[in-house]
Amino acid sequence: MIVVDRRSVIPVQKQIALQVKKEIILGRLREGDKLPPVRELAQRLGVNVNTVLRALDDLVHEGVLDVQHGKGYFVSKSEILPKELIEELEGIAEKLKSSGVDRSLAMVLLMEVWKGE
Amino acid sequence: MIVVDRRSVIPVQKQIALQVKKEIILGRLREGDKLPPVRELAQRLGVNVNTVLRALDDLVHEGVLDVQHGKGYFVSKSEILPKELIEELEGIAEKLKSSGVDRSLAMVLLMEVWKGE
DNA sequence: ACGTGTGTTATAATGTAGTAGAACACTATG
DNA sequence: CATAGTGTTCTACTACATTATAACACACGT
Repeated sequence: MIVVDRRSVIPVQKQIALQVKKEIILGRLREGDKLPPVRELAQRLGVNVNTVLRALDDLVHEGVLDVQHGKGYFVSKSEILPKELIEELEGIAEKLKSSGVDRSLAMVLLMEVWKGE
Repeated sequence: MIVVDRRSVIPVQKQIALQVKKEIILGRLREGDKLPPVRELAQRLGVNVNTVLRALDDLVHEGVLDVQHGKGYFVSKSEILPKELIEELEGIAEKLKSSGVDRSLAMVLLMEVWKGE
């Protein structure tokens, strides 16, 4: 499920791109799957077509999606994340919340711990 | 250590605010500690004074910092996160990286798993 | 050949983060 | 009272994400 948060500091364009990647890595979108038409996506998300377009173009450049003029956007490759990892992440999210850490602070902590790349 | 990433989609202003909170929650900045002068911070981070100012003002409104005109900004409250939680987070960060997940995708996964709030 | 569904491109307008520079105001010290 | 160190406010400017709107181009079934 793709949703954009208008209050977020993260540009809508980037949110869309990341969420599509997320759907793929979670196995909800699989190799060869066709994405909804850009106009439909735009309407569903309440954004302009151009915004959707730029988001998807980024993913094409990354090699995540394939685009065929007149046909649509397709998932070009998909690597699914192990379920255990997701569950582990859920566990730590709960613990962080219990410690009074909010969403954005949790992200900064994750960045802090990321190191490299 | 506070650093701003100019390439990030997250506004510098927000980055600074979040990083100060991070330093506090990690126990590197403690209750009553004085922050460096805004001009010094601005220079160190390579940003404008106004940007630092707006970041710190946000934290004052949140009750994280205290400001005294002519004196400086001070940490008003500090709750330190348990070390085990940080280590756990480091562990999962490693696993995600091994699975080919990059920083921003990791953040989206964390959001996906966050739910509520 | 046409129509419908799709992606593509272009341009102008708006809103907001960030910069730059300057002036102002409070605090402490001698 | 003077000075240095601090935070505060204001205005103008720039860069960029997003919107709005329209026209264009390709694919496919009839």
